[in-house]
Amino acid sequence: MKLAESFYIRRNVTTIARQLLGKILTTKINNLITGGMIVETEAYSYKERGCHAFKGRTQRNEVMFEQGGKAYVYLCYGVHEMFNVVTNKTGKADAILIRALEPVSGIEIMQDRMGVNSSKRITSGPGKLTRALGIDRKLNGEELKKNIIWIEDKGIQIKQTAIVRSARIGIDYAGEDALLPWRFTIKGNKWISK
DNA sequence: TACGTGATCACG
DNA sequence: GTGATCACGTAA
Repeated sequence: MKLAESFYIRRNVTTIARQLLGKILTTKINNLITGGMIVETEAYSYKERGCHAFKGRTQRNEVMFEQGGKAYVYLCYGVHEMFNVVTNKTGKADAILIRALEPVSGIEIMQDRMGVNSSKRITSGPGKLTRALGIDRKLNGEELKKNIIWIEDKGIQIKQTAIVRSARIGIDYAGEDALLPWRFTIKGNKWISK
């Protein structure tokens, strides 16, 4: 069952980031279905320096200021498309970066998109999973309740004791906010990014 | 450890 | 307009 709109709003972004672990992210692009279980997330809030929305609204981060339940997709280092889930109410620009998936659906399609013959590590990183699932900036602002990109709850429960908190990756520019333990992973899962 | 890659943003 | 920077991935 797709996550309800209420899942994405009126709750702490860190709570939502934790609860996204074990949920299934799926895309239907060019009529091809691909998807995987979320095993690594990072929370970002407009209140802290790690977040694209910290300094206010810009052309790139505009969708972050909209109501939760949409995709925020941007290009990183000129090469990698990055997929985030927008959360919180209109004007409260929170988002969660999806950093790694465990492949579930359309594994051959994902291998083709990655140009490899094995499923090994095809979705273990934020730039890789978007490529495997066919996600790019055309999906920026897309509503997750529609049938192009969505997140489902298939009843998989991740115990609190199986969740690891750590500092977020690659945001040294955020100063002391880079130390916030806002990265969530499923303990021992082999699909976590390196 | 180094660097490709091109959009973005803060300057003026 | 311009230049530094960047929520990565791969090669070495």
